[in-house]
Parts: sequence; C-alpha cells; structure tokens
Amino acid sequence: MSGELAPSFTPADIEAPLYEKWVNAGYFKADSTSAKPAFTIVIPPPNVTGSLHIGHALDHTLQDALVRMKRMKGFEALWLPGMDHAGIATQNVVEKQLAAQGLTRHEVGRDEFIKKVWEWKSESGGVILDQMRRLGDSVDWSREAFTMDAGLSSAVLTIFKRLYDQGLIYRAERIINWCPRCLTALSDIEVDHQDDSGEFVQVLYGEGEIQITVATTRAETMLGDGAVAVHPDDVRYQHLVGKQVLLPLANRYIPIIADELVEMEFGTGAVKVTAAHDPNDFEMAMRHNVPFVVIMNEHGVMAGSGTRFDGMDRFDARREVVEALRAQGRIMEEKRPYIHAVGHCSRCDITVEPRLSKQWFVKVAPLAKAAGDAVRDARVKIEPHELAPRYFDWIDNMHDWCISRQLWWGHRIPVWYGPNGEVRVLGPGDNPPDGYIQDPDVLDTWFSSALWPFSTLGWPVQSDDLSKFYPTSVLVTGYDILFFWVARMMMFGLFAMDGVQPFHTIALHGLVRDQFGKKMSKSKGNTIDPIEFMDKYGADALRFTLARGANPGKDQALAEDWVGGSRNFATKLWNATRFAMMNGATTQGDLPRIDSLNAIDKWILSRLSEVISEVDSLLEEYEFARACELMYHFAWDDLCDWYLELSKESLASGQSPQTQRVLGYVLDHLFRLMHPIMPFVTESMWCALTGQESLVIADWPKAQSAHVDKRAEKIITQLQEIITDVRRFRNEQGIKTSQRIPARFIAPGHIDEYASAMAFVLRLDLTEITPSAHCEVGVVRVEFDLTRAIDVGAERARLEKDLASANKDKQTAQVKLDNQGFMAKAPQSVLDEIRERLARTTADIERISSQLSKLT
RNA sequence: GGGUGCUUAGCUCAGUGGUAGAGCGUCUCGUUUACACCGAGAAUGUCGGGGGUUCGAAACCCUCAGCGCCCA
Repeated sequence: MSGELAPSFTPADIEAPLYEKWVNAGYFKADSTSAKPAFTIVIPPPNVTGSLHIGHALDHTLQDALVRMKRMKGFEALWLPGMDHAGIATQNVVEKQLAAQGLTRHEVGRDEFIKKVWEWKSESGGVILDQMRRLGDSVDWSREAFTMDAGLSSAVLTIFKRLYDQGLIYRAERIINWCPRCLTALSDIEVDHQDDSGEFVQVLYGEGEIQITVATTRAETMLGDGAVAVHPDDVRYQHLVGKQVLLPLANRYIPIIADELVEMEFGTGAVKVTAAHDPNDFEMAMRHNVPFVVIMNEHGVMAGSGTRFDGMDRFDARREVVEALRAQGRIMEEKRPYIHAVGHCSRCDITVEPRLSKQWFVKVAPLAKAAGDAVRDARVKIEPHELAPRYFDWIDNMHDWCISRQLWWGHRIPVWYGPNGEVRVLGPGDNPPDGYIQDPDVLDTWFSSALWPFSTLGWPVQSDDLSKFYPTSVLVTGYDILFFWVARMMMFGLFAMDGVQPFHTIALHGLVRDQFGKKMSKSKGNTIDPIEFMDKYGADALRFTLARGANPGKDQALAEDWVGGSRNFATKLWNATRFAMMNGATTQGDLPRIDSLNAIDKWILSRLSEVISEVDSLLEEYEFARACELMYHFAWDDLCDWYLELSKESLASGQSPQTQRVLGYVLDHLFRLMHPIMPFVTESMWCALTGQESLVIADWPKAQSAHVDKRAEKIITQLQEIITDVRRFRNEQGIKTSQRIPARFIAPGHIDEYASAMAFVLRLDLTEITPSAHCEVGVVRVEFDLTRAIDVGAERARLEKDLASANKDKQTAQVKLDNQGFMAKAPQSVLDEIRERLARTTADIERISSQLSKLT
C-alpha cells in the first residue's frame, strides 16, 4: 500500500525522528492571527533545576492529549511551555558550586553571583525541556517562557506597583517562617509539617507564693518569655492572674496574664508567652502589651538572652536549658519522645524557626474573595467538583502572603528607600531618584508564577497573543498544588486582567504512587524514573499507562509490569496493522454503501462509531482512564480478537474489496482517536496505511450515527457465543486447536451465512458428515464428526455447568416475577428484560437437559 | 482538634438503583499462514461490619471499625 511497517515495533526507532518531523513542520506553533477558535493551555512551569519525574509525565500526558485532540478538532491550539526560576532551589545549587571552590556568595558579590546563576542556567538548567521532547509534548517551543525573562519580569514590576498603589502590598514586622539554613523568610506553603520526635516538658516557674507550671516543647525559648498565660475561666489560676512570676535562669519577673487563646485542657493549662518566637504568642503579646524578647539570631543560634546559653545552637540549648532547670528541681514532668508536628523548610528540610521580622506581604483578603467567587459563580469550573471544597477551605481562610525572600536570585523588590526614610515603588522603566537604595530582598518565586497565564502571553503589553489566547482554556495540574499555585494564579489573574479569570476550567489529577499504592519517596527507594520506562517500553506505553490510570482527582498506582502491558498493546496494534496491510486494507476510495456490507463489517463500523462518540465525550470531561479503557477493549477485543478473526476467511479469499476498505477505515479512525494518547505509534501506522502527511494535523474522527446497527451487533454477539461454546467444547474434549474437524452448521439463514467465517476461526471443515457430537447455542446447532467417541465425562461436566448457571439465572428471574411489589412497581423495560431472561433460561434448561439425557 | 476521601477478585483499581467488572497475577492447553510483547479456555468476590430506605442496594441514609490526605 502506501507505506511499509517494520516487521516489529521498536519505539526507539520511531520516536525521536517523528518528534523532529513534527517540530520542523511547525505543527505545534500557534498562530495568533488565525480565525480558528483558540484552545490554550499554559504548562505548570517546572522548576529550572528539576528533571522530569513521573508526576510531570502524567501531567504532561494529559495536557498533550487535550491539546492534540483540540488541534485535530480544528482549534488554534496553543500549549505554552516554560519554567520558573525557583529562587531558593536554584540559589542553593549555585551556592553549592561556589562552596566546592571554597567561596560564598557574599565573597563573590551580588552582581557576579547572579551572572553565575545565569551561566548555570544556560549550561545545566532546564534538563526537563529535553525530556519533554521524549514524551512527545506538542508544545509551541517558539513561545518558551522563563519567569526571569525581561517580559515576565516587567509583568512582575507592573503588578507589584499596582497592588502597592491599591494598598494590597504592605511591609510589616511579623512572625514569619524563617529557614536558618537558607537564611530567608518562607511563606506558609513553603513549610512542610511533619511529625517529629521531640520532647514535652513541664517547667515550674516562680518562687514562694507565686508558682506556676508551664508546658513546652521548646524549652530554650523560655529565655525569651515575656509572660505566662492562662485561660480567664481557669479557676486553678485565677488568683495568680496579674501577679509577677520569676522566670528561672533568666532571673526576670514576668506577668501572668489571662487570654482566651489558652487551652485549659492542654498540658497544665498554663503556657509561656514568647512573643518574638511564636505566632500564637505574638498575637497574645499584642493584646497584652507583652514585650518582645529576641533570644536567637538568624542562624538559629542563641543570642541576646544575656545568659550563658548565648552562642549555643538552638537544639543544644534546648537540652542544656532542661538540664539547668532540672538541677534547680523545676522539671515537673517530661515526655520523651513526644511526637508532634514540626515545620520544615520545603527546600532544605531543616526545622523552620518562627522569627520576628520585617517583611513584605500581600493583603490577600480582597483578592482571595474574588478568587473564591469566580469558582462560586461558576466562571471557573473545578474538575472533579468534589475538590472544590478544598479550594474554598484554603482560599476563604488564607493568611496574608509573605512575599519577600532574603535571597539574591529572583525578582528584586522594586521598592527604593530615600535617605530620610522615603519609600518609592517603581514600575517598569521608572528610575529611582538619586541617593535612593533598593530593597535588597527578592520576591517569592510564586509571585511571578502567579502571573504565568498572562505574563507568558505578553502582558502587560496588550499583545496579539494575549487577545487571542487569554483567558486560557484549562489548567491541568495535581490537586496537591491547588493551594500553592492555582489559588495564586486565580488571585492575580482576576486582579490584573480586570476580573477575567485565568482559565475556564481547573482539571485536577492525582499523584502517581508505587505499585502498592504507597507514596513515592527517595528515602523509601520506590521512585520511578519515567525516562527509564520510556527507554524500555517507549513513550507511548508510558503515556497510555498513565492516562489509563488517570481518574479525575484520584491517585494512581503504577508498576513496571503495567507499562510493559501497554507496550504489548502497542505491539498488538502494530502487528494487526501489518496484517491488515498485507491483506489489502485500504483508505482509498469511498466507503461502500452500508447496506451492501455483511454483518461483520456493519458491526465493526457500528462499534467504531459508538466508541468514537464515547471516547470523545469522555476526553472532553477529563475522564482519561475510562476513555483509554474503551479504546483498549475496542482495539484488542473487538477489532483484533473478533473482527480480524471473523474477516480472515474473506480476506484470505482476496475477493473482499469491501472488507479491505472497511478495515482500512476502522484503522484510520482508530488511529486518529488514539493519537492524542499514543502519538508516536499511531502516527507511524497511520502514515504507512494512508500515505498521508501526519495525524497531528488530521481531522478528529466523528461518530457516524448512520453506522450504528443494533441488528448487526446482535448477530455478531450470537456468532461470538457460538464460537466460544465450540471452543470450550474442543478445549474440554482435549482437541488440539490445530486439529481440523469435519463439521456442519444447522442454523437459521442470518447465522448460517457466516458458517464459513466461523468454521475458519474454529478450524472446522464444513462438509456432509455423520455427527458424533454437537454443540448448541440457542437455535444454532454445530455438529461434529470426531471419528472417535467423545469424552462423556468432560462433556457431562460442561453441560452440567451450563445447566447450573441457567438454573440459577432462571431462579433469580422467577423470584422477581413472583414478587408482587416488583410486578407493580418496576419499570416496563426492566419487566420485559426479566421476562425475556426467564424465557431464555427456560429454553436453555430444556435444551441442555435433553442433551444430558442423551449422553451415555 | 476541624475538614475530607477511601474500604469491591491475590495486587492495583473501575463501577451513582435492575444477573458483580478491568488490568496484572494464577491454573490448563497450544509453534493455528499478524502477533508467544501471542492465542484459546478456566478458577477466584456473604462489594469492611451492623442497621435502615426500596419491589430491588456495591451504589442512597444512619452507625461502627480500619486506612489515607489536607488544614490546625
């Protein structure tokens, strides 16, 4: 035919050349001047330091499937790639390189350091972009974006100034999460809470009449206590409220205050108030004018307490303080280990320290309100909708967002301070007045990522891209970053774009877990490398496996065997296509008139049309798993196991132009349908079969309602039942598949028509015979001449099993029909079905019983 | 502590009122002219426990138990 397929399917041979062909042909390039409707996805920007992990593979597979489908449907499809600059992570990488040369960034200097980061980026950053090619991502490389690019940086300046001018960005001294290793503030979401084994000690404060026992997990912070707090209703302590109590070791007197924040049931019901080192204590301190005593420096080393503990690391100090208190007999109770949730830096994993610090914040209340309303008003849809409550929980209870970071790599805060304390915020192109100096800090990476859906399209410039492709169509991402990133894009998108949402739909998928459903982690050693799987089984196999496991918003388990299974599926299709092409399958010329086709051809066209229709709507609903399941079973079961087998006889005759054309048609359309999920192998097969240029730009298949033929489906179901029954018979009689048996069919005309097709499949020789055995399915009887006696025991067992099953089915049907409530209330369609079942099983029982009685 | 989800075959999971399903695994047979990365056949479930609603419940409601996730 038009091309040739290699004798075996070797993914490595086809994938890279095809990807190159697609990119060179410009198929992935979107045109902002096109008259076609736009379909836009911006990629959740991976981190510039990162490489492709299995979660990306899933996320990208789903996005690519959508984009490819929409492109085939005639949309101007844009999938926009890029990366974020990952402030802390990237800075850590380059600092490590410097450390290897015995240098620190401070020795190198800020400008030189940033130069080195850019050098690192151009040499070793963005590994993931090449890996995306392996996966087949149909992204528009001409629009590749990076959050530190000039355009995107200008977007950052623009929005910062706008927010500041509207009072939505402010600077304040607050308790923030501080990483003593990265030496920067972190936002709430950059802190991971995990259960740690710590200690819980009760310490006796005071002397003489005024004594009170407080409970704490961080004994060392007592040196910074400004008060002791109890609940106002707590009768145990009411007499002490207002008194001054001796703070041991520090030898200061601090007040005992009453505050409703204190939980009476927890510990002793009395807590220490360390205003400068705990967020709750900070709040209480504000209410009661408790002084802020800072006793730790930025490295987490004790400093300024005026005690001998100054200079100790915080964890050493904890131990020493407890020992010192014990020496004074002040440790009333200790629990060790005490398991409790402790915050860790999400970048370097060390314990975060709450720290009193002056930082920049976004006032999120009005922004979050708008972001919540957009979903409440259904301007933005969350799929699956079950995850919407999580979104609301987060967005409706959000704390102000700390956006300054004490780093060098990132967007430097565009605020300049004058010699007399003036503050000036500059937009793009603005120049600072003489003598002003810029704030040394940079912005949180998420600040720029939040602008991604429009900064990548040119904003703040009113570009063609922006008007064509904004708002984007759907955001595809894991539910785990719904809060991190999605919520922030919603806030900034609505704010910057005058209330126009950044995307119509948020399609959330789950996490990829190991084969036992356990979360993957490096420490458990159960991580999966997608590249390794692609090397072994091909990109299509990995993609299909991931898509097949992707139920909306649900985690999926993944095992190597399953990827192997998907590779087997691709191979199966490959072989079927080779077989079809060897037998003259063609896509040339018009499809024959439907009423001129045999039932087998009608049936496969009917099934194809149904599958196209269902897969189409499932993909539109982000039901990837169900769509894949349908395609898999259509291709393997309907097409390979039944249609090809039933058509072999007529194909072998060489006298079947209709079947050749139908087969070509079915493969053509199946490949179109599967292309978004398995782009490489379908492209290879389709080009070989049709001789056309590329599936990427082919039309999406349409369901043909005129092809749906319930009568043909019923006939084929009967053929399948007959064939299966004869196979069982042969199997249980121990007759080898290869052994041909003389046989004849006694069947009504519409079945008898396919006797030779069935005989071909079953290795029966149709001829006049003296039967020695037979199978019966409904009204169809297949008689055999075994030239020997049958194995009566095996045949009896087979029939008795059928009989038992028919009896059971008849009984359940009978029970229903005897039930007056059922007869009165069940809908007519169900009644009909049960009556039919009763009739069928009754006939089966009669037939099988008669066969059994004749068996000797 | 607050929220939320899950519990179906050995494993991982579909299945939103009408005879329990898939993939992988297991067992038996098979070099049949596309394919052993295959084919044919088979086995395997009181759908977590208990109550309720209904003619009818894996599914809807209540309750208990276990597991998980998010937030504090």
